[in-house]
Amino acid sequence: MGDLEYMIDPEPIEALKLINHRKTTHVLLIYGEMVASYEGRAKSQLEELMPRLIISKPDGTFMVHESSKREPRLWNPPPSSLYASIEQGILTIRSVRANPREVVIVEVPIIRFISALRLGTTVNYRVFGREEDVVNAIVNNPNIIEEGLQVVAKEYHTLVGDIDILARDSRGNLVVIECKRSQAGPEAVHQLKRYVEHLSQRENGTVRGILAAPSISSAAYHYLKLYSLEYRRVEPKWVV
Amino acid sequence: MGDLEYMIDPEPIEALKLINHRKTTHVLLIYGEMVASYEGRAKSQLEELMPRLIISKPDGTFMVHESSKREPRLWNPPPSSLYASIEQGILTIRSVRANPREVVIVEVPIIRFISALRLGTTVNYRVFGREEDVVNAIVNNPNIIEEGLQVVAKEYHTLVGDIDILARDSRGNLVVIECKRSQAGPEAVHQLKRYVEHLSQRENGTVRGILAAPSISSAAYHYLKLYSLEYRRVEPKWVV
DNA sequence: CGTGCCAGGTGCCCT
DNA sequence: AGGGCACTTGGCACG
Repeated sequence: MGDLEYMIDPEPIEALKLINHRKTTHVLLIYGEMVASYEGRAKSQLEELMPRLIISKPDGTFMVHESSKREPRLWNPPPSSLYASIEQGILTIRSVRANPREVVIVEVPIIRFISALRLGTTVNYRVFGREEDVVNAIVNNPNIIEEGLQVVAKEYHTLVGDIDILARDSRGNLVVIECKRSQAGPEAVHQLKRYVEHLSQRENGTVRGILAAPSISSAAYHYLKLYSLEYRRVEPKWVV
Repeated sequence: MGDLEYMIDPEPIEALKLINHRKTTHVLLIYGEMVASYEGRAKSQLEELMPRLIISKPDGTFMVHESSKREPRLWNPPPSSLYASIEQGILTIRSVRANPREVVIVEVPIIRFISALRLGTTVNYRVFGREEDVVNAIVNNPNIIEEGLQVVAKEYHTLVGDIDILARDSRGNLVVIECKRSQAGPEAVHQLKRYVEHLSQRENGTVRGILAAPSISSAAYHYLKLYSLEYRRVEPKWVV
């Protein structure tokens, strides 16, 4: 099983061979001292030579990690292409993304370790507790929000955006429900306000707006009251 | 220099020792067949045993990577704490985040490879071409936007949000400029509209709104025209 | 520490 | 392909 190849302190030419042989099938790990640069949507440079970790995936994912943070310091998202070469005796790796054009170049004068691994991919992966789950729970049981609520539509498309849930209350008023899986901020309230204003133009009678979220920030609550909108606490966990 | 330790097909107990010895100082790589679960803000599970790659950083970053995508399949952001143990002979790793409480548990019945690395951290890291750079470029040379424009304020704070740049045109009209470093979407237009409406309440005379971005989506442009706002193309590259 | 908001956001699904 | 939008968004600067 060629699912784990590695070299310690390899010669650049040996590392190069491994990279070119495995880059489209394996995940490559390269540990060594390196400098790097990025240019594309923005631009930055890692001029200081220091130990870093390169991770390259067969789908074109390319990352340069440092000792902290979840985010790579430099990267190219998939799909990107990997080109390795030896220039003046130094292993040089180029990751090129086509659209938008973005290039990451890494020079690795000191290669401490290189490895090629085979990783799997989980199929049918599912995260529970997303916004969609909250929406579905409310559609299945509108009483979570309010007694006597009748759902009219889900993902109702309007000119100013998509309304999560459109409903009518027991008195026949149109109700716009905007769902958030985590704390609602000002943007959520403004979103809701847009929907309500839009529907009010062609609806005779009150259009209510309800923000359904596990919590709401103080500023968001301020706007909410200002615009005469409503808030209902909905825990995504209740849904799962 | 203890900057690279590794073991191939280690016994669980040996892997455990390395983890506990190095988890607060080194980046740990663990390659093997594993199952995993996550519960916290949301919830998910990797029930199928397959080869994956664990990356743990000394700041508490914890990631489980699969063969594709830039994003880890499961993770805990820093700061989180790592606890390793052997349960029924199986290496078991727990990453616990305190606030919000989130737990990732990984069981690794087959450990193919484990390594402890020392990585560096770039100081004074700087990305060029951020929104702030665009704002500064306009402040330094308002003619980019329009002849005769006079900047009144940068980051002008209002009740409905922060205005990137407040200015007056050659005819004395107040001008709100909203900057984006990449393509502007509908939200940017609605943001701008809010600012203009807000300022119009206490300003006698026209308040203009200008969206400054490298491009604008079709829907956003539609709203822009609808609200009588303006668009100026500004390339972040011109700035760098 | 909460809150707000940008990001080289990334990823997903829709047209 | 391009747009619109959620995300366990992450990360940072600011009150």
